[in-house]
Amino acid sequence: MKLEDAKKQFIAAWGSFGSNWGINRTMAQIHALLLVSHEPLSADDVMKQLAISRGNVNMNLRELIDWTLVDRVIITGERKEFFTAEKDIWKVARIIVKERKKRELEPMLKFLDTVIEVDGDRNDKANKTFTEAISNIKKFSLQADKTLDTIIKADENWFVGTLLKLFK
Amino acid sequence: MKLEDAKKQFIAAWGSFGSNWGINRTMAQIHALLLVSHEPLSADDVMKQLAISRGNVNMNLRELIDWTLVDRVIITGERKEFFTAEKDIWKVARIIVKERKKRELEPMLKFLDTVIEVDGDRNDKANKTFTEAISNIKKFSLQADKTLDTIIKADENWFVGTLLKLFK
DNA sequence: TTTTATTTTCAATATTTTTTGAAAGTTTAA
DNA sequence: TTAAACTTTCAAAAAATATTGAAAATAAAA
Repeated sequence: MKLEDAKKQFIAAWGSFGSNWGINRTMAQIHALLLVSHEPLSADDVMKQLAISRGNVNMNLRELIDWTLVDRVIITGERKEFFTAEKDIWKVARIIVKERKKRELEPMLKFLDTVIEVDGDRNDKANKTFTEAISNIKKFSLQADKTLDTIIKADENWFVGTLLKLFK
Repeated sequence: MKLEDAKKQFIAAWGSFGSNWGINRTMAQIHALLLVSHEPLSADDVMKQLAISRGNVNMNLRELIDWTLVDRVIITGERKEFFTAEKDIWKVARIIVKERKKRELEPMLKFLDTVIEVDGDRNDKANKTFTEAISNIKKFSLQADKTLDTIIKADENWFVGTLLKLFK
């Protein structure tokens, strides 16, 4: 396969993959493009290569920077800004885990506390079912929170080495 | 807080939470409703409690059954079908992991193989960046695939006991 | 059988999300 | 300063996704 075709296909695939992961299609495509580019790209480069508007590029690049998946790069002699993506896929995974934990799991944990105490008879069946469900979800979420923290802190070697030996 | 209010809030929260997880809002809300109901509900019950149409309830219940998050229940003397949700949150998590692995990770792995070989000079910088990116993603995905398999097979005790001790 | 209850389907509609592009804003160089 | 290069914003338009509801299909009861 030709490099350019392979790139295009990869960008399309990463785009639809990303949209399952809280990252919109264009954002994931820009990320993919930068992942497989050997040099930093400008907003104009991204516009041209993905055939999308300037506004769209700008918004999604900002979002990628916000997620810390993409960095601005200064190139001496150039007036434009350039952008480059984190290439280490383990780091990428850890960043995504971290961001999603912050955006989803942590708010959920806070919410569960507000809803765990309900009025009325503690032994009423309806009450009990609800309280138990919430408390189990809370336990699970706390567990997940801790585990994810460890994964976020871990480095590749730790993960492959220790965890995987255990899993085999 | 009153039980009914707490339920409503939980259903809303689970709905928006779920939509980050490849499960659409209504599907997640139906799941939430069944999670906190102490007895199986009929399609009419769900329609009334969530104020959504029959078609919508039917489609999303079918999808939940397809994910194996919800079961049909026969109640003797009743003509209608009733529905109940898996209450064990660890099982729920394992089911979701399993389904998403099947729907997302496995297709990605297949795809990566189709794109890993590119024509031309192996030492060309552009070629190298691309091939390395793909091969790193592949390594990572294989790793994730294995790890997720183990998690899917594991039971709660194994997870909390062995894995967590390790993580602490 | 026929009737009635219930479930399923799906075209039309509504809603949500994404994208565009031009105007406003900002930065740098002359 | 002013002008040119570049970035950001955001209302309007387009695209994608979810929902409705009534008709068709199916299943159970009479």
